[in-house]
Amino acid sequence: MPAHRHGHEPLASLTRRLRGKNRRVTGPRQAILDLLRQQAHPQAIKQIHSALPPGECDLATVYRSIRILEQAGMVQRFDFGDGVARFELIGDGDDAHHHHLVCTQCDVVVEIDDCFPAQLEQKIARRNGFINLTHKLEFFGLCPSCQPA
Amino acid sequence: MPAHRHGHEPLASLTRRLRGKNRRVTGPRQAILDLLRQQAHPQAIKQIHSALPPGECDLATVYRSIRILEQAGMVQRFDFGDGVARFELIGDGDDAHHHHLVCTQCDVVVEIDDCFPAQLEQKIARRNGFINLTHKLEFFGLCPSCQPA
DNA sequence: ATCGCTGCAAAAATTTTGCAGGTAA
DNA sequence: TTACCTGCAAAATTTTTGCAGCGAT
Repeated sequence: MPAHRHGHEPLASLTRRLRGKNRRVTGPRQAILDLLRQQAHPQAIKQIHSALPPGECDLATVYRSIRILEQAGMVQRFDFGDGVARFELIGDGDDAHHHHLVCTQCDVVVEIDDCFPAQLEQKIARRNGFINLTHKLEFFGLCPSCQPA
Repeated sequence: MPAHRHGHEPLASLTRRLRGKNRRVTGPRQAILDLLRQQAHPQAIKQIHSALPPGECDLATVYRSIRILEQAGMVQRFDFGDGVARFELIGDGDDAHHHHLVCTQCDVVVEIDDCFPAQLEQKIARRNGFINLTHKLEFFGLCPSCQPA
């Protein structure tokens, strides 16, 4: 199983990590973590907020909490090019770096384990005099269900 | 010279293309096209607007024009992961598809000609039953000027 | 008992839309 | 002439911030 299939880290472990970062474990934060824990794919802020029980967590708190979690390295931001940021939990010890394949029609998301070839990335770095290269990479296409017969 | 170095297509050629798409050539549109023509790298809406002579073009018109140009296939949208969409002119007959290398400190941008290996992309498509794959790919790192001595 | 966190509300920032007049073709 | 386009202003979104009270530690 790929390292980023994080869905089974217990909530208790997540809150422990948060506490370890000198952050308080509160109701809204547990709710957000538990929600992300059960989602296989990146979630938008509004998705997170509306998936939570009404009154469980203010929208502003979702914004603030996601930022905290991102700074704590527990959540990763993804961009599918539609202007809406989406967030995914990073499992403890996971290699956070991975990519997605998104259906342009139905928006279904598949996690991808392939990555941009490291040696080619190195070559790009060297050629341009850059160091510490990383990249963002997302794939788009038509999923099986959306393909014309 | 890479196909996407579009900076030298004359304004007249651009307006001709626009007219060919059944769109009118107006003052604001010429101003935007001429600006993008002189920019080597993707520009944000606000950048475009504030770079134009005051009163030359309303902000709402920039939004509307960029959308028109995007629909006409004359402009390409890029996402550097900071939530701000940026737009770059597509030269006539250019292969629009390319990527960037962005300095995480000073935001300098370098255009990259390397691409994700086609055969690996094909493999990802096949493995997941997807067709018509494309991708978005941007690199980030520390440029020569921003590297510690 | 702290001091961080939350809800609520207001503000700020971003993007879209309605409309009446102007203009490219 | 006829649509398309524009500026202006208002509205709709999205995100951030101030503040007083609450609560995790």
